[in-house]
Amino acid sequence: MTKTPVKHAPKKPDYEKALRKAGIRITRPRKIILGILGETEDHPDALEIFRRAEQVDKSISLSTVYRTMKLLEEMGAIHRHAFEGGPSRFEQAGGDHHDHLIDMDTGDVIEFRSDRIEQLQQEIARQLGYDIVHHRLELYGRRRKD
Amino acid sequence: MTKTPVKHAPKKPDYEKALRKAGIRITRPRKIILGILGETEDHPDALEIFRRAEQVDKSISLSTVYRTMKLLEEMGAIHRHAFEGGPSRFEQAGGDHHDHLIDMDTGDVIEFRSDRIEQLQQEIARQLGYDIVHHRLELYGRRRKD
DNA sequence: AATCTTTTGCAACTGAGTGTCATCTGGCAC
DNA sequence: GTGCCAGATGACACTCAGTTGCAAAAGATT
Ligand SMILES: [Zn+2]
Ligand SMILES: [Zn+2]
Ligand SMILES: [Zn+2]
Ligand SMILES: [Zn+2]
Repeated sequence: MTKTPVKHAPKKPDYEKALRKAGIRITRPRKIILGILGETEDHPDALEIFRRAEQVDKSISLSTVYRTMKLLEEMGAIHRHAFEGGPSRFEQAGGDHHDHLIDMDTGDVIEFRSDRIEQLQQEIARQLGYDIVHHRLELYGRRRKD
Repeated sequence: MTKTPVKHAPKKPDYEKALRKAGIRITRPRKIILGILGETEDHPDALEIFRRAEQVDKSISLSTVYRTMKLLEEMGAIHRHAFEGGPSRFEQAGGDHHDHLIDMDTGDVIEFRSDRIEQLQQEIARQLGYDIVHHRLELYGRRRKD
């Protein structure tokens, strides 16, 4: 059984090259946003990414952030999460698959992975006659005070 | 291991009584909405509930549907789901817990339940120092064409 | 540098849901 | 049954996340 907080590997997939290959231009805003996503360890939403991007270039617009997030998602370069009805939150793809436990008091997001659960999901889908394209497992909880 | 499509038991929890006991008035719109939720087998969103309610009473307003859904959710009488960033979809509580597989082509929602997965979730949370308050497991897939 | 797209910033728009408020009504008292 | 009134309703203004239309700007290619 595997079940550990997931450490983000120091992955650095070359998304600029991937974009270029897909015939998509490497513009200044895109470079900045990719930089932010590559560095962060958390799961920021579009507004937070926008705020961080502003530090680098005051002229970036929020719509460009939204557009870029959609583009990167379609390319498979990032994952979009919609925790508990809040705004979408993003993280770079390319690391190992993991699911999330959300601390209901602090909002912290803890990553974990259970190969056993992943496997059971496959079995369930197969028995129901489906192939899983993707899935979402979120645990919402509070620190156990003993 | 339990893992079967969940059949909705012919449950009929008496929510009107529960509402009354909580000092909440049984109004015409609420009766209608409870009736819709008690009869449906699917996971309609607020707009769909509104449309079905209109068939019964043309004067019902969409805001009342939203308000009622929030009220019922707070009472624990219904569950709210937010599949894939879409609008909230609802179902009556009171049946057995289950999770959902969403057919990406048709939008159909198939219910299933795996006690093994439920148990593994508990273990994971415990090891991370958390108590699970609730969780969400959604499989997104396509019918396997063999 | 000139050209041809693609992308950008801005602002106007959409969709889901909430807040405000004058009016209405369910539940109880008589 | 009638009267009362806090709680609920419908209408509509508003918020919030995200999208879209468009003229201007900036990549890529020559
Ligand atoms: Zn997973
Ligand atoms: Zn993550
Ligand atoms: Zn479950
Ligand atoms: Zn269900």
